[in-house]
Amino acid sequence: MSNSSLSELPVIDPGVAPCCPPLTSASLSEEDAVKMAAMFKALSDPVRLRLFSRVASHPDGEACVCDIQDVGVSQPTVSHHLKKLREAGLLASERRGTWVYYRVEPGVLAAMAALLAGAR
Amino acid sequence: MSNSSLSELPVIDPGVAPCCPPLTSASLSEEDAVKMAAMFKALSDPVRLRLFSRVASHPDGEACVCDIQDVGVSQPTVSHHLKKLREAGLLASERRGTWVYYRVEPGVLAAMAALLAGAR
DNA sequence: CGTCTATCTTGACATCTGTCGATCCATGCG
DNA sequence: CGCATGGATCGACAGATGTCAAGATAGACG
Repeated sequence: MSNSSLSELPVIDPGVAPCCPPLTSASLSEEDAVKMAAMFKALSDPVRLRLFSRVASHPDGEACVCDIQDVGVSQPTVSHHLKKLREAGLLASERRGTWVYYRVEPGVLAAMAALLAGAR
Repeated sequence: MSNSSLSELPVIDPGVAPCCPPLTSASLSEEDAVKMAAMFKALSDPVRLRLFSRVASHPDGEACVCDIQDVGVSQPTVSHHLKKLREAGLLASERRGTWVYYRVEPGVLAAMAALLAGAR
């Protein structure tokens, strides 16, 4: 996995256009359920959710690992979780010099929000 | 698209309504992360997500187990997943005579959607 | 080149999770 | 009461997951 550039990832293709209609309006197909469940799973760990929120709320839209890695677990564990978020298509990473920067993959949040929208 | 729920206030507040600001505007506290991660985790399994969507999209707002249990796994497994969704506060169940009906716990979907809102 | 720092990868381990068969409980019916 | 049916619980088991220590890689800098 000598992946030349950390920024090219499409393990999961963010065909994250409108994936599916809201949960309240139609039941999911098995295929869509697998796709969306993978995204929810990426956010289903407190450490991962915090890492993601730190990236998402960072002023410049991107955050260096060094800025967000203080979440109470070891550095390898942080790296492991960031990798999971990358593989799920939620984050993209790019190395610039000494540091690696993460940013939220556009569209994914919108797809998830759309699925949950329409709550009464 | 549903107009903002400003005019419709959930009567029953399961304690999850105004959990946290959107992920894009502030980073989560550890406490909030644990709470929200538990909800995402409940939806992080394809079978569970399908069961949930079947309940959420059911005409009357509730569904009998007998109506939704055809998702490709055994009956005990369905029951197991419904229990998880109950424990996560996403579904409520009620027995009426022979059958047990599940409905979406109000407010929870809105809380999750709010967390993901603001995506660009 | 050597070394320092930032980050990722590997390997190991305990725990959690999804699944099923078997069994149990509750309700309705004859 | 006895039995059938919808649904929950129990026990077991393979596989996934979160975690860390240790080692590997990549760039910066002298």
